[in-house]
Amino acid sequence: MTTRRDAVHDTLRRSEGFRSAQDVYAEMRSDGAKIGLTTVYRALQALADGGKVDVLRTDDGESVYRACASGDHHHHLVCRRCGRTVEVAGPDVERWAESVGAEHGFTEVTHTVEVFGTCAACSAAARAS
Amino acid sequence: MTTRRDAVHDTLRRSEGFRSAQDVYAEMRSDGAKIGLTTVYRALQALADGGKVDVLRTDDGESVYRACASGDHHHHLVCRRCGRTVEVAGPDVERWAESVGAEHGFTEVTHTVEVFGTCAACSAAARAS
DNA sequence: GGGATTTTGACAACCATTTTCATTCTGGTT
DNA sequence: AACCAGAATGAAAATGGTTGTCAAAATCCC
Repeated sequence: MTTRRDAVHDTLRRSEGFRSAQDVYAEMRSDGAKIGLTTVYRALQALADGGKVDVLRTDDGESVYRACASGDHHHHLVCRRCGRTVEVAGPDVERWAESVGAEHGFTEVTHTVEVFGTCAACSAAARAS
Repeated sequence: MTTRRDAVHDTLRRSEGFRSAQDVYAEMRSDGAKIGLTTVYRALQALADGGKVDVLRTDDGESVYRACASGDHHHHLVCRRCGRTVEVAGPDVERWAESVGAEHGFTEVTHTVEVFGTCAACSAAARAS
């Protein structure tokens, strides 16, 4: 039954940026939800497999998840300070990856592209300090 | 004392693709080298910090390293079967990332781009089987 | 040589993630 | 309402890559 899974999905939807499984778990617990860590992991994995959420790895190896607006292929522009995320499309990049692969005889070409930066609000805050 | 570090660097240079710390350690040991796992990790980290080797994360969260030919900024086309890696440049991608960031008010924009595929040799082998 | 400093590595600690497995739901059936 | 098979749940234990600890060994400096 998908009650738990939906709860996880909802929690994710309420977040601005990418959240780790442990984050989601902690937040749900502090909201009074009765759920186990294992279930959160399982739900997140199922959602990711079904393409309902996007996954990426932080520099320290943690998996972080995000409920994205579009189910289409897209990439992310992530603020490295506050985690705020903008979904971006890059048709040029798709084409580039495909042609680079073909050029070297590679087939079944896929790619990962993520862009990081400091968002306007955060760089303003940094200047102020 | 860069003896150990150099040994690690050399081992890496002998490899075609990306290797994990544990891989490097195992290979050095089987070559008769007297080195500890801790030291391999430290050497790899130092080399990565110094820009001497490139790092990326596999899907299962392992860090993998590679001694790259150029110290310049570049990306990788990696065979998902045999790990063979081709270094590729993508001026268009650099520009795209930069402009996408600027468009949304982000500063200090960086990006990660990796392309995966099945190389000619591996797809031939797959067809043969 | 002798002491200060750095490097090394065996081992223990960490910590996110998985696995295990017994218990609790769920829905369907009689 | 009782029953049951199969899926879902979660507490606790296992896993495994990576990092910390700390004493021994190598190296440097005077």
